[in-house]
Amino acid sequence: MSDASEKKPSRIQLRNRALILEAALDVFSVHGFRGATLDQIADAAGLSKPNILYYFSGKEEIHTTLLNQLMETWLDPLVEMDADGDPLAELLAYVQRKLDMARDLPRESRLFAGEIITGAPHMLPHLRADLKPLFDEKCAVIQGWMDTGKLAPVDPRHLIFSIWSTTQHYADFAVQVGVLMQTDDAAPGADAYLRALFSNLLNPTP
Amino acid sequence: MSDASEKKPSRIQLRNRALILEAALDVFSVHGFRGATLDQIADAAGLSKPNILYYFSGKEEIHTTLLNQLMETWLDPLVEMDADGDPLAELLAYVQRKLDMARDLPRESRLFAGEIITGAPHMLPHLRADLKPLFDEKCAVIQGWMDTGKLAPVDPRHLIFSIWSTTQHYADFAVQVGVLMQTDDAAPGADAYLRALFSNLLNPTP
DNA sequence: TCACTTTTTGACCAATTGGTAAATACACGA
DNA sequence: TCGTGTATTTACCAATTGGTCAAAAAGTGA
Repeated sequence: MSDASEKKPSRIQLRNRALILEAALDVFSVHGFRGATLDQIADAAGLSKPNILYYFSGKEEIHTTLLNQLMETWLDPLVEMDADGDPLAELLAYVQRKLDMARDLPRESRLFAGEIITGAPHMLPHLRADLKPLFDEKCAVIQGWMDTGKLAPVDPRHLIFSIWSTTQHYADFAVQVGVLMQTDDAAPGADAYLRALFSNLLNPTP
Repeated sequence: MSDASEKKPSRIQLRNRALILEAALDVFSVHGFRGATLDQIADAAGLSKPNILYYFSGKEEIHTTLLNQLMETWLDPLVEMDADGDPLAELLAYVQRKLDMARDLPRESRLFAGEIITGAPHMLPHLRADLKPLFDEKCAVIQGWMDTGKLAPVDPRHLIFSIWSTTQHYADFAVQVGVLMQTDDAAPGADAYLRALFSNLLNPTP
């Protein structure tokens, strides 16, 4: 009663909320918000549907919780790009981090992709409030690098788009990549290829 | 009675089937198969739901019809890549065709992306039967170009992946691109950027 | 104009969906 | 061990969904 909001979540609460979010990530990342059902999530979590609604007020709250958690993780690799580091090394390291993320968190990547494809109904505010300022800031950093001749001059915005698209492709289109590569793990080749792609582009003295 | 199958579609049939497919493309490309409803499609087409089921046997048939039509269009730019042309020019022209397609057919791009993200339940056979052989053939062509020293040597498979991802990004993530570029049309910059990206990579004598 | 076919509609299902309410089972500190 | 708040289940809605069917309403050719 000392606090109007919830006091402290019990062990069971913690475990079950995590269970639900984990299951929901599985389901939402494949079927999208509208295509996913509470029954699917309940099954995947090993809980009953009403029990899920005991922990979350509804389907929407589960989805937005997931999206909010994701936003931090998603922006992090770009945040870490250091304006004071070596330009080419910083950018290549950023590519590597994004590629690692596509490998380690493919469901998150697909959840994000699905949300954007459907017009980002739950994420537009986030994009404007969080992503846009960060994007502008890092574009300015890259532009600065180019202005001092440390990188070949290209449009920083399209550069970032191409980093996002090439890396996330391995998560979002994993099925297609799997069919075409026959081997399950496209990882090693992608690494080397993307490093070549972006260092050839950005090297100031070709 | 001369033919057991349908004879010739009437003017009305032709018009309404086109109307339905057009509406369905709008709806499916945004909400995916499971997220889309027949009512939405009916509304968008300006027809009643039972009337739609008069022209198509069900939701699934509309979707697969759309996907089948798409497959041709989708593969076409790659088909046109000519083994006897100038390697670099052929590849850059391919990039340009894909970029034009992302601009002219964004709904088709999103429909395809959505289908792949959800695990390609309706397209896996197509991918294996149509895309895979074409992909292998063109990879061999590119590898041949590289072997004769006319292109810098990189993995042709990842090269194609990166062409697909960078170009389709402008269709699939249009909302995000719009937020970040503030201008509606990212076209001109993307053109020049991608040309630089791929010619720097592929030029045999940097 | 009139018979005949094609197209469209309105009324209706059965299944699925997100969500609720009340009763029940459980955990756990006193 | 007992009582109390926490978890969970059972039994339900009401709305939406994909789809059916028979009747009505256009078209269409003679």
